Amino acid sequence: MFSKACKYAIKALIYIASRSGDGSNISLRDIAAQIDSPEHFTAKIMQILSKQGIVSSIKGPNGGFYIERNAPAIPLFEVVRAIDGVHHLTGCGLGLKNCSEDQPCPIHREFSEVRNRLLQMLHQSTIQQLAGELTSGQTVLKQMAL
Amino acid sequence: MFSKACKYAIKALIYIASRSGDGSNISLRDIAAQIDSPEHFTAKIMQILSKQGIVSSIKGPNGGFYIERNAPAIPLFEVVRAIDGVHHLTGCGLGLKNCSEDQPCPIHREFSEVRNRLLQMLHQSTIQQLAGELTSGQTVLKQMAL
DNA sequence: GGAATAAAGGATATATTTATCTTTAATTAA
DNA sequence: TTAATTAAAGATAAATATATCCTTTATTCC
Ligand code: FES
Ligand code: FES
Repeated sequence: MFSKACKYAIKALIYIASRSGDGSNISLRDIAAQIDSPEHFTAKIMQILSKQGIVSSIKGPNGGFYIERNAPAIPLFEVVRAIDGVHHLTGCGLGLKNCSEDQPCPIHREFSEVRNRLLQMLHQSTIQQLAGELTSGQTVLKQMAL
Repeated sequence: MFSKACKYAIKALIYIASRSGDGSNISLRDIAAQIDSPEHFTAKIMQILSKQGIVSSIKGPNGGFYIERNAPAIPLFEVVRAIDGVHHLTGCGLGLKNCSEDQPCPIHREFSEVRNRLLQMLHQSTIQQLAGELTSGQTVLKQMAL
């Protein structure tokens, strides 16, 4: 559904949002440890998110990543778009050049219904809201051994 | 959503179902031409589908692939499972080892709702039904230039 | 200014997916 | 029986995604 890079991006942002806002910066090492991701690969992803203005960063000691507490809400859609692009969210499920009602592929009707649900969900859910649920302990970013 | 291999598989099967049943066999070359896919790569996919018993094949002149007209309906789910496996249809959207209500990831609630829709759609839609809509001209397997 | 810290950037390596090419086996028809 | 046809199988190549390593730049603290 989402690439690994995109999964890391979503988890990283939720973690950052849950921890920042009080002026503290979250280091890459901390992020990678908390979301259980390869540190250097995560760095690449953070660079993309940073360039796109989705997250802010500061270099040097006590530096790291942060999201302003009063920053506008970040819909999941923005994150997926930044990392995976929109084609797989809007394109034809069977790979036709254009998804259209005009020349629909065999699964167009059924698929587009599901896809619209997904898009709706990605637009409605925000990093900040999900971060809140993480903070309150309702959700987790990694699982302890069974 | 689906791998290219899986998209080719679905299109190939729908095409075969729409053309076979009268005892005729559909050649690989014909399939690749009709669904606009690389022939040799498509061959690999057909081999998997054949081994899994999802499609039948005959070698030699006039040989090719076919689906019995009175064969049991093939849900899309079977095809996706054969090619892409089930993990991406049942696993956690953020990549946690287990998707569970017990230790849910931040998007579990929202994601699992969408995922269930997708699963429902994959179980309900069958190759044969979609082949019928293709035959009646309601849908297409490739698009003509704009 | 110098040492330490942490992100940014570039280069490389590994794994996986997608695609192509060649050979083999089965079947048909002449 | 021979030639032609077609799927099966194996080997290789190309493209992409994932992961790691090394260097550079900005910042802080002493
Ligand atoms: S044309 Fe394939 S999903 Fe719309
Ligand atoms: S735990 Fe992540 S989708 Fe269920």
